[in-house]
Amino acid sequence: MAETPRPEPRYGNRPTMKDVAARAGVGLKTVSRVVNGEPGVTPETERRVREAIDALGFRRNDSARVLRKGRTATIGLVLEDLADPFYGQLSRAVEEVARAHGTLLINGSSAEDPERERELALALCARRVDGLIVIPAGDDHRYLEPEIRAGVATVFADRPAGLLHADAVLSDSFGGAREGVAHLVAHGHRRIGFVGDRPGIHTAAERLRGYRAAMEDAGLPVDERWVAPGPTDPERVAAALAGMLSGPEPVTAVFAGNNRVTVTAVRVLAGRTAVAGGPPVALVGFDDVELGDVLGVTVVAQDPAGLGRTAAQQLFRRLEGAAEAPRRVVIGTRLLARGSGEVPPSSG
Amino acid sequence: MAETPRPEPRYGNRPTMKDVAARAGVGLKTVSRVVNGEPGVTPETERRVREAIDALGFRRNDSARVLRKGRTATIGLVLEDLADPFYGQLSRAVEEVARAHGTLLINGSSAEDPERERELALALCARRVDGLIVIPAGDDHRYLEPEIRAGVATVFADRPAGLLHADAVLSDSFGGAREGVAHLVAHGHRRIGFVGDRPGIHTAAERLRGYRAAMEDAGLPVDERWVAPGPTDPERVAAALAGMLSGPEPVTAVFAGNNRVTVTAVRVLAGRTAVAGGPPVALVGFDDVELGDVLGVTVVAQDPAGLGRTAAQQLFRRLEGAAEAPRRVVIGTRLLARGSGEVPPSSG
DNA sequence: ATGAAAGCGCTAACAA
DNA sequence: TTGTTAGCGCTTTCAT
Repeated sequence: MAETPRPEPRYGNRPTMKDVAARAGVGLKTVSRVVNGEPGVTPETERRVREAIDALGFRRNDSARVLRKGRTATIGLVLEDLADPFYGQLSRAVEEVARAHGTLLINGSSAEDPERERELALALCARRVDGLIVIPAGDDHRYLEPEIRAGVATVFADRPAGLLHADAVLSDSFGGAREGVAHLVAHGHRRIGFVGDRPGIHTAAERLRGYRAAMEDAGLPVDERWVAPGPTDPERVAAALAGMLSGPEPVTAVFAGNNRVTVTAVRVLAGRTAVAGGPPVALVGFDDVELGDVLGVTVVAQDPAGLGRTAAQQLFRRLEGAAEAPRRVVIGTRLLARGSGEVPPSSG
Repeated sequence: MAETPRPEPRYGNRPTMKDVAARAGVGLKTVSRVVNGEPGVTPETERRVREAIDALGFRRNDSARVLRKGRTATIGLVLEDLADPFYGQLSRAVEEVARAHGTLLINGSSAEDPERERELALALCARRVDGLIVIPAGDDHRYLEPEIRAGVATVFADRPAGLLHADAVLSDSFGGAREGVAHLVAHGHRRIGFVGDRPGIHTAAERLRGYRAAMEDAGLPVDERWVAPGPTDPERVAAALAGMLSGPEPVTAVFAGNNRVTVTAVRVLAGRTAVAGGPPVALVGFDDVELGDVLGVTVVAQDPAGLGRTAAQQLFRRLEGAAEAPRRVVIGTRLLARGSGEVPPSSG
């Protein structure tokens, strides 16, 4: 039984603290002290250890450290689609807060699929992220109960948790939509369409509710042919718009329920007016879009970065031990009048 | 029957395989078999184990597993800014490839700061990511040499590595810019400005080189007052544009070196024409922008998703053992003529 | 089919 | 100031 053999080089044959210790002629713990900047090492010893570290190309294995310390200094963010600028901004804001806390962020896109959301969230839990921010795709989050009980701090963002009492940071979808539709009413519109996301999505339902409230506030009837919740792919949105813009009593204004709907609506309405010479249709969108200012698109702007920052701050508050009851933070929206929402109705 | 005492609850008191084994009345290894779907467990035993798992809310600790197995099933992506739609799309494409390989992705934004890029990349190495995709902020990547030697597969995307021989997946910045500027020349422009990113950035330098090549191809002189590389913040870009659009011999067309420059240029030029009633200025931008089609912005489009997908595929090829020499893949660009690049020069 | 023991690379607790 | 020992929770190996 000679020296310990290393039959299976792991991590592509990386040196360990033990290797560094052997090379520097010191004990394992001394290396650990140097690597972690702990006190109690003479400058001369430290020098030798550092020399060995450089010579060997040693880098501490955080997996082992995590196993011992019980904290990964990592949080997870489950969102819908990182390629959507809204979530990109939100994620970036979360990252900044995490960075300020010496923490890394693992993102995962659910692609709006509840099963994929669940898989992702649980995979992150298996990696023992310290905390989790979830932008729900599904509406039943009881699968997270054991995780939360086991100590994974969890904050929901953009949409609340389903069947679970947990922290949530949301935009004021109801109020924002109500304000946006009221804006159209104030400019003389009486037949206003609503194109939004699938009604199973909390924010979509809230915005639809805001639309109905504004119409009712104004004493205006809602023809159900004007209301088109559903997927936000361009084809569906274009078809929905075509439907409510045709017939004997077409809408004179449209409220778009999110940024993707708005983008498609801008395309469709611009095409109608330019190519077909149709009458201009007023448009207000929920959520801002890039170059919306240049295009003159009136929107109810959310603050994606604020949403992400607030959610992350709440998460770290929990990680630092805050034990108050779950709370819901609602972030206000701002109506930005840029032209498209101030077009008067084109006909009786 | 005394319960197993757990003096120091880690991970917020999570049950371990040992706990599950005790509760199910089986050995530790049997639990491991069930959890990992290994054969050699009778259905009855498996049932009891699963029961214990559910009752306890057990979830395997992947940190411990990683320590033993040597693979984290995680890759890292260091990019510039996740809030930039270009990188959002790139990251999303990387994520999809990773997902197909059962791998998670950790993103980090360098904010175009070389030191922060280095910190991030090394932090990811300390967590023993299996591989790394880096979009360089700095121009010296020798700090990654020990990591690569130790087995961290590394692929550079969007920009090549500095002072390091490694895989890289790039857009054809030189060719794309040359084509875009030639397009302006073909529409009669002779005084063409260039507003791009800082020349230290490889892609920015390449695009500037493409601009000069196209001018030379056409036998046109370049007045250095028309060339404005630098930071891409709106103020700098607006000032640069103002400079080259004034004076006795103003430019009649502008080539914008990336999406942020293009967005600002669209704003500035739209404002000039609308408010000041100035003559229209032609514009071609490198990289597409959202709603660029509606606005009629002519661009040289890159394929950010293709860039990310290709880089990720190359990374997994390496992880699966491909040992060929480092290779460079160049992805072509496409000129999308939409109006702004086809405006003729407004005056002699 | 099942389980006991060793050990992955590190840190905490305690000796020297 | 420095080193030794015992795990963290899991997989691997080898016995039963």
